[in-house]
Amino acid sequence: MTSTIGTDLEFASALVRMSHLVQRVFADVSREHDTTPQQAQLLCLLIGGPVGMTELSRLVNLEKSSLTGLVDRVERRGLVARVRDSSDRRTCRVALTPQGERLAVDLHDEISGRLDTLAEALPDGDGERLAAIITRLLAQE
Amino acid sequence: MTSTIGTDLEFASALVRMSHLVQRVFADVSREHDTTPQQAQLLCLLIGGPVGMTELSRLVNLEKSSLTGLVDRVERRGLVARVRDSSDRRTCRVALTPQGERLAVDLHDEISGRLDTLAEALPDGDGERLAAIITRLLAQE
DNA sequence: CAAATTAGTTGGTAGTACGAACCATCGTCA
DNA sequence: TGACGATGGTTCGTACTACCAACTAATTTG
Repeated sequence: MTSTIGTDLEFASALVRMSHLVQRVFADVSREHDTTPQQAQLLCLLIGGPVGMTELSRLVNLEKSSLTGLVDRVERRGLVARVRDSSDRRTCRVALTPQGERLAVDLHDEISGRLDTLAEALPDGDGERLAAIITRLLAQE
Repeated sequence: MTSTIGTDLEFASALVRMSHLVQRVFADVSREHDTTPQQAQLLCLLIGGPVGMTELSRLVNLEKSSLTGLVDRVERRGLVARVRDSSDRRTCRVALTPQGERLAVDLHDEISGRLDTLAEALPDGDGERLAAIITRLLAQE
């Protein structure tokens, strides 16, 4: 069928291994920047702008109580700050500090870079095709 | 430059979100079977047969010392056993117990099932195409 | 205004992960 | 044969991750 040396992985298996690969890139890059994958993920999510705790916990798929600790640790490192909102005094939006912003962008660029490098080695058009299919896949959510 | 036509995600972004999706499936299914994603991953890896600690640590991308603890916990639950080898008394191969085997297969089937379900909703041939591209991607390792 | 809801934190417990130091065994080679 | 380096795993100490139940404070609703 397809001209790979062996046989193609089954669909589920392919997805799992791919995920494993992405996780490893995350782990490697995080470590090189002296942080953890979880903290890196958090920082990258905040690049788009401050986010509230509840919304954040949905984005990273964590219980709110788990998130509190994660944000605590990242805040202790001076990478984010809890910004209180005057309109609703319960909420606090988590925002990157300048230092956190730099780190977040570095992490994001490095991770994207490594993944894109993988795409470059693919046959022409495969990268776009892959992204397109995944986009359709995620649309089912 | 990379003209992501319409709403297609960029390559790296697509991979990261895909990974996130897989992780969530793993987390959900693991929880439903009263275990953790890490332990589930370990169990599934052992379906093919017993594996030594060093080889295992390579497969799950963990330090050997971390793996010792993980195997300890899974062994305490009676799901695996450390089988000592007579030819080399240093090594121990980690093997599934009957109970562990059942759980491992259940986890594997359920996870594969959910991921395959996603594929079914895709346009014809997209699933195979995705698996094929990922297979090529992983071949670069 | 009281009751129900929402946003986030606290405290307790178990699990995850690392590095450095360590023990035992194996293979080698002098 | 016996010292020695390499290999396979474990132990220890530390920090982080993650959950649940219970909680406080502020908001919304009846």
